[in-house]
Amino acid sequence: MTSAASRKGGRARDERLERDIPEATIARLPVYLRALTALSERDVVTASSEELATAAGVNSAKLRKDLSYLGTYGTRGVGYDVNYLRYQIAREIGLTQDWSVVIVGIGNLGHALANYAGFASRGFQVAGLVDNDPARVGEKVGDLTISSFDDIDAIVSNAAVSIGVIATPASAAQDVCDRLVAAGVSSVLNFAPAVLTVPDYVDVRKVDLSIELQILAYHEQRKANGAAELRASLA
Amino acid sequence: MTSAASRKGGRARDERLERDIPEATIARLPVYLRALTALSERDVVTASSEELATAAGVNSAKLRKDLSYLGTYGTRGVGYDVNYLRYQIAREIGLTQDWSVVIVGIGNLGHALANYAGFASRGFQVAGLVDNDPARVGEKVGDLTISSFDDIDAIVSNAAVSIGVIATPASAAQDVCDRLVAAGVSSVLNFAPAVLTVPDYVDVRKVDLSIELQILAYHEQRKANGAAELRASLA
DNA sequence: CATTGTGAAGTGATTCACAGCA
DNA sequence: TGCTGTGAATCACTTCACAATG
Repeated sequence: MTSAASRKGGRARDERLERDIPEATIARLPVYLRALTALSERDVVTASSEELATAAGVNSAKLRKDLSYLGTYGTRGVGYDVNYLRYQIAREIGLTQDWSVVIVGIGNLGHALANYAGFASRGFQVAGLVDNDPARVGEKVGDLTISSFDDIDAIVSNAAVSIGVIATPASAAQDVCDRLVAAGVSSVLNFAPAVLTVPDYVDVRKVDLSIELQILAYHEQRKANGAAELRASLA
Repeated sequence: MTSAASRKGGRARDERLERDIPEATIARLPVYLRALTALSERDVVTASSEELATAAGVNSAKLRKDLSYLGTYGTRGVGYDVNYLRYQIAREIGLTQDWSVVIVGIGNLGHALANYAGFASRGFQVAGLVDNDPARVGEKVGDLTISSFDDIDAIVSNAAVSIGVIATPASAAQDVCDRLVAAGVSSVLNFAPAVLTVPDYVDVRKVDLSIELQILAYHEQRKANGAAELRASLA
């Protein structure tokens, strides 16, 4: 999905073995990181794959396989050093550096995102808020001021923003996305219910609230049907 | 993941062939539905798998395979009738009926969710807003009033709520989840950065904003490293 | 004859099960 | 001895490629 595909070995750097980590594993690393942080806060020094897996909500075989893509950070017969592993995962994900993000579309959701504490605490700094509506430009949200659409370029280049968050209505999403990409953003988190077209080198991830509910509805319906069928077969 | 597993044939109902649709397909049905709705609004009557796939952001083979799990709703040489297919997918997902949801935790995100138009338009009705903070109870959000924690049972049973949305801090999430389940909810959409433990019959889906950003950060880092490596190898 | 529907092949992710090591 | 790290087996999803057909 993300254009991880290519990467014809630029002459595999000897020791730095440039592992190719499966996408599914990458998606779980942040979960492991969170579990490790929780353990660390409870002053747990060492954890087995079983304990870690439970804390992260996966099974231990999967966790061990996932970690094996990063390197061999465990100790046989003992487990993993919580803080050491935590650092290694953070480094792998790229959280040992700070990332600047810009949020476009400061409606209800944009407000919530701008105030979301979970960003700052993980090294994501909101470098700018942008909205199309002149009535909103100038408004304060936390300690940031909403800028106009036309300031996107300045914000992105001044703060070295590489990640853009789109929280506009669907109708504006593609246009906003094009502008972000033109300004130099190369990763996009899209909350608008729209399919975005981007150049190959840009990564897009989508979060769609109503899709999640629809998936749940499907399963609810099946449960209900199953129950009804069961009742019928008993009658 | 979702407990779709079991279902030992309750005596396969002859014609109603009770297809077992892959989870990955189910997750895309809402996307197809959205694309079809957009086409329908532009008065497009018929669409080929190629056109539909483009609108949905997938390839046509995948779209055809997905649709084949639902039944044979296309016409060879022609394509799909937009409105007919739209109805069939809506029915399959369970959107021909209404669903009641309750939202717990009315902070920034809870507010945004309570006001989110995309719910109502797809048959999801917000039957109640609940918050733990006495200062917030009684507050109006749209045309709903925030209720106290203790009203969860009444809300769930009065409105036949089957889906609960958790938008609380992580520390409260498991407790809230337990109460929702005790009240009769059997699907949960969890926005709190916490792993939830639920009985088998309950489905949980998770949306985690900071995880999405972390996945993007990983890919950003790789792009940056790749570029640096390339520069180095040229030097 | 353009386009669907689908077996078969291909790819990727998960789970098993155990050898290897602290 | 207890737990990690990992090949091999399995399972799930995607893509290919083409026969079936309105």
